[in-house]
Amino acid sequence: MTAKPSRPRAASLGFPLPFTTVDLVIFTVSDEALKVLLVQRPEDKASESFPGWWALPGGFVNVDVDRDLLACAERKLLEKTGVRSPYLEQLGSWGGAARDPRGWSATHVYFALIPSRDIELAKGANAADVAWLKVEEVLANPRLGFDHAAILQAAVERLRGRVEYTSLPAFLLAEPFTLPQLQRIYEIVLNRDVDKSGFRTRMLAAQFLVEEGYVEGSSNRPAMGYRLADRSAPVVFPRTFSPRG
Amino acid sequence: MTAKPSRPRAASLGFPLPFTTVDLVIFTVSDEALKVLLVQRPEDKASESFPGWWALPGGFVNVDVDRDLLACAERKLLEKTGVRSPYLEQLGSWGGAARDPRGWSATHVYFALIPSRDIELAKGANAADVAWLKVEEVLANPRLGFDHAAILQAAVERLRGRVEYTSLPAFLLAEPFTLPQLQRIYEIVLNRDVDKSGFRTRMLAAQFLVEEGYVEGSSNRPAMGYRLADRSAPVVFPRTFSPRG
DNA sequence: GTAATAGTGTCTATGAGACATTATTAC
DNA sequence: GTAATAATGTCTCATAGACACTATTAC
Repeated sequence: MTAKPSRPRAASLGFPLPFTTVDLVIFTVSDEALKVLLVQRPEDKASESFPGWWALPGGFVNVDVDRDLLACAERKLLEKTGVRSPYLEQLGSWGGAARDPRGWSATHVYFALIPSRDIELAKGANAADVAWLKVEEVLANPRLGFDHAAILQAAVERLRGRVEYTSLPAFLLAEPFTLPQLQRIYEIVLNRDVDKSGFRTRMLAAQFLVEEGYVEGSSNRPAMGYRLADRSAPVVFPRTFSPRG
Repeated sequence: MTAKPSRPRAASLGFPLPFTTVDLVIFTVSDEALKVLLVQRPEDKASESFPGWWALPGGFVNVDVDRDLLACAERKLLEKTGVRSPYLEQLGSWGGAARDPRGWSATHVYFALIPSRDIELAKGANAADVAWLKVEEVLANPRLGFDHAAILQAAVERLRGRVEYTSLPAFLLAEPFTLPQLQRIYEIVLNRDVDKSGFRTRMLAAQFLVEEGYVEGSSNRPAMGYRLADRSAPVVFPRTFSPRG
């Protein structure tokens, strides 16, 4: 046995096993901005990698606890946010010799969308070392540990790309929500104005909204409230949004 | 040290490390059909899992050889097909306690498109235990090892989905190719006829083809040959193809 | 000439984008 | 009444889809 205790060789394979982790990119919209949940890694421990740096929430797969990768992601999501079942999909995986100073590792990355109201409701469960940071600011100066800057970049591209032609942003709103609220979410994520008439036509034609009765706003004319007909997956529109069609 | 030799505990973590593998879904079009490369697992060895079953090509990540996951995928692709640089993208990852009888494992799956001519050119490099099977037939009776039936299903859905609104099928043709050839690939993958005039307008408007001079066909009028302006990624069309727009 | 395949032209219906207008609330 | 927001109506223009037509080869 020539390997270090932390990096044992698998005798039947003849080479060491990589570390296996799961990381999460958790988005929400609040204060008119797209935000992502980051955790600050312990400052003092010299044994930890990237001490004091910000990083995506995540960690090692525990084969004694986690039935599969999705269950592991759900466990870590619950630990950090207190939220049980938001929209969650796999983003991809990143693995290699250089991304973690502890050795060859591969991470399976999941992508979550949470309404900001759900975060507030579960506030007690929030860990102390976490913070919601504006995506725009993090990307402008991405001092993240590991390869998490690249992962966040990929997640934002995926989100922005999907927003152009799917109902994905609806998972960022608590139900019931109104069409003007949904339009605002689209505008925040896309960082561009959207025409109201076309937006409404498009959303209603896609048949994924169910009327829930009028919602009393803070003032002015009340708007129709909607909920999603299917919370398991977004709807794909036949065309992309963009102008210059 | 309580673990079996093949499943060592990582002392610093307190639980065993999962196995890490890379698998490939390699598509081509030949004989007017979409085909996938499968390997037959060894019959005789009792130690192997799923002996005699068909499975996707792949295997353990070797941290002494593979710089990262993509390099591992490229290595396995070269070993099985002799092809060096086809279109290759990540499909996703699958991991859990139940998918492999040897224990908790996670596989990183890559998705490749290869022109059938490139396979023929590299024929000498093809391993003996591999076969190109029609996707339609495999899916109709999916007796594949591990969770590879589900993975293949996901890969086909990804391919069919992308074909509706990207130039992805162009990676299934050797250059130079003609527009009628490309249209035929679309029709085979989509399993539906496509209008010639609309197809040509769409492809040429997307600006991803470069004229390479007329190609002498076996007979009749010669067609313009094209190559891709950018072999690194497909082009996204602003609309999906036909259906009841 | 015919057959076969490559490539173009024309018509129509759809619907997105732009923007004007009406509707319903609070005050 | 005014202000503010919600919702609808109207017009135009681009283009996808359908299908007819022309072009260039082999024979």
